[in-house]
Amino acid sequence: MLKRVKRLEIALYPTVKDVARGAGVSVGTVSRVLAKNETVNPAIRQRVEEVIARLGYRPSSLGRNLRLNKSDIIGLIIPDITNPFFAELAKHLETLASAAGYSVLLANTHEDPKAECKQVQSLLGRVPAGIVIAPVSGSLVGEILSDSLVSVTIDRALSGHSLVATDNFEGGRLAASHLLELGHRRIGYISGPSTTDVSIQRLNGFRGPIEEMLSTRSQGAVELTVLEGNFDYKSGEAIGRQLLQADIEHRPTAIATANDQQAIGLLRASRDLGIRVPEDLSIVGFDDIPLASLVLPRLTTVRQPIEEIAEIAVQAVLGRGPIVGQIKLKPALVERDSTAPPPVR
Amino acid sequence: MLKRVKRLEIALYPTVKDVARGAGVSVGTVSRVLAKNETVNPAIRQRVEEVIARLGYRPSSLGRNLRLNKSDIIGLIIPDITNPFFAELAKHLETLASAAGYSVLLANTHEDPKAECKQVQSLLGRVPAGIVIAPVSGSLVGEILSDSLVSVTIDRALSGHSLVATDNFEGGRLAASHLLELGHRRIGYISGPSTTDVSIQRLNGFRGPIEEMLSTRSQGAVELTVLEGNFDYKSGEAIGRQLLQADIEHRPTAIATANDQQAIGLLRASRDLGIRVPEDLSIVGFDDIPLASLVLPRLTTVRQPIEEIAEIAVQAVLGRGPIVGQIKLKPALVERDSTAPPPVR
DNA sequence: TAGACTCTATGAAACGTTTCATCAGCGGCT
DNA sequence: AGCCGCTGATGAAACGTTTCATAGAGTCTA
Repeated sequence: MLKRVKRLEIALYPTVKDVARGAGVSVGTVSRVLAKNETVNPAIRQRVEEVIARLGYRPSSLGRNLRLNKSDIIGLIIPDITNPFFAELAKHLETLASAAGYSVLLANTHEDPKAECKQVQSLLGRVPAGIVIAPVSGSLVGEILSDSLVSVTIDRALSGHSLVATDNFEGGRLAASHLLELGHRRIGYISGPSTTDVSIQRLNGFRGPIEEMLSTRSQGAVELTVLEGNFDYKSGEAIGRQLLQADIEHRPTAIATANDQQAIGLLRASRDLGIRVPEDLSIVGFDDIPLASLVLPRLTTVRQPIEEIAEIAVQAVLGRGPIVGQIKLKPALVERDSTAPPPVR
Repeated sequence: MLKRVKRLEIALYPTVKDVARGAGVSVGTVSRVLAKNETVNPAIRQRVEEVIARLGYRPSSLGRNLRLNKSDIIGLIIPDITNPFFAELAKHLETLASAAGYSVLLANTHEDPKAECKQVQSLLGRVPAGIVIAPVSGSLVGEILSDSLVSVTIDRALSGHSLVATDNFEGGRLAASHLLELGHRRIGYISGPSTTDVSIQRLNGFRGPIEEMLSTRSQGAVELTVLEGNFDYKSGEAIGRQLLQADIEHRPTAIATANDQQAIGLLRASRDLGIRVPEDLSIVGFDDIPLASLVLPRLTTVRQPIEEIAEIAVQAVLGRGPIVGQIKLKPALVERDSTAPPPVR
């Protein structure tokens, strides 16, 4: 019988076994040295630490994760990292996770339910410490995720799941109130896809103050024109053009959008049409991405507390601060230069 | 002696052992069923597959990775995911990696060498299939990375490492040639931090055509003013102001920047100062981020082949297409609306 | 019919870690 | 001296997978 030959390889990485041998102790002891708070003889501790330094030993997550049956990975599943809102979120999430000793695995769904499903499946195979997901509309993962492990949805809801998000309804209200207070009465709204709850909530919120004004006072009519688009620059530009085509008597004096990218697209459309912002047209965005304060004019927008969302999401998946149901964070109106009273005529 | 009690837990996930028991075969057989191309009795294969479906078994990467001593993770270490260039890169990288069955781990260094070092250490503990890194200037990780595993640097070089990046020197040349051909002779340049090789290469490339013109022809002088900034909007705005403060006789008629964000900041500064682009001032950016074609005027810029960079990087770390030394990809000038001949006076 | 050969399933080992029951050594107390 | 209790190190088991040498059952050939 041939003894199976030990694979003769250059030691890729030293293992805990090598350290143990080098220090003349057992692997258990090395392990206890690594788990800082364990009781271990100072002399031995030092010897072990020396060997660790000498060999350049670095514990492998592979063995550790298998033993603990849990990895130190947090999965972040979002539609698209190039969307500044999600990029910002990813940055904060990663910073927080990293500080807590976890790493972030990034997956883009490109708004495709099937891709999302595949991504989630693959992620589950990694037994992640947690999953933070902004599910696509029509998501199929509710079932899969529900009975498995700590997951939290952000931004967009998934029925039966924990959610931490901005209070989009309130955000919509803020935008509308601001425009009404400035005196606008012919108002346009560029919404997101009506399949996403985010869009619907923002729009419904936006409608609120307008309807209230219509019903309680008699200050004359308020006109609201709503057109549906996508959450990107292009859509804002195209839909904006459509809204602004009407002659000056009927064209809105203010337009709110469902996110800042649309607003920036709209800004461009109005420039192309020779419509001045804010003199002829007021614009309110949503999100307050970094770019919002850099375009000209600087954009008035509804700020989402991205950092706070990231923070709560991390806390939630890491088990401190168990999240119950839905947490809705208060948005804030950031007044900049893109809104003003309507032109007098 | 007390027999150690088997931990009584609700089965979190079924394992290959459960499947084997359910199908009345050995775990080895189940494994072979999963490794599609193995030779296995069709009847048994079907039986096993049924059980897998029934139990909802999903193989665990944890065990797999440990056994293979290699994880299916690609580490992506970049300065800042909110930088549109890196976001774009991350998106493409993730898409490609995902298609090849790998996942992307995201880490931001925030341009801090120590943070970077920590991130790399932690990543190495995961035995990643590869590392794609855009090292910070003054990076400490060269040593650590060199003898370990498949890594490739992107965008910025690390001495002694493989690199895939845009030919920044050539990119600088393109920008300068374009401005000279349009007839500009008083030119400004907003560079990135002089500590990064990217900045230096772009600037050196930019200087090339100008010096050639100075030496070979006698078309009169060309003036070049260079100021150093950071790779962000704010810096472009601030440095831009500085460059544009001079009176109209001495102020540059064209300014090139080291990236698009600076260019967009510069755009804003010139608007604030009442300087029209491109009539009074031509601007050339670098990168061609999506936003470049959305600002007004649309930005003339040097396009980096981001997608190609991502593709080559993935190929390299996954072992197909071994990368040797440095790969420099050709940039391309994208002419849009922010450049024009200088104002006649 | 025996031997050779093919085909396919099995069982065990191994990956690197953590944990836990056990055990050795030792000092203090009666 | 004998016993107890404490401190701290040890060795083995376990996590879920893959791989590989081997075994066993057929099949074909001489």
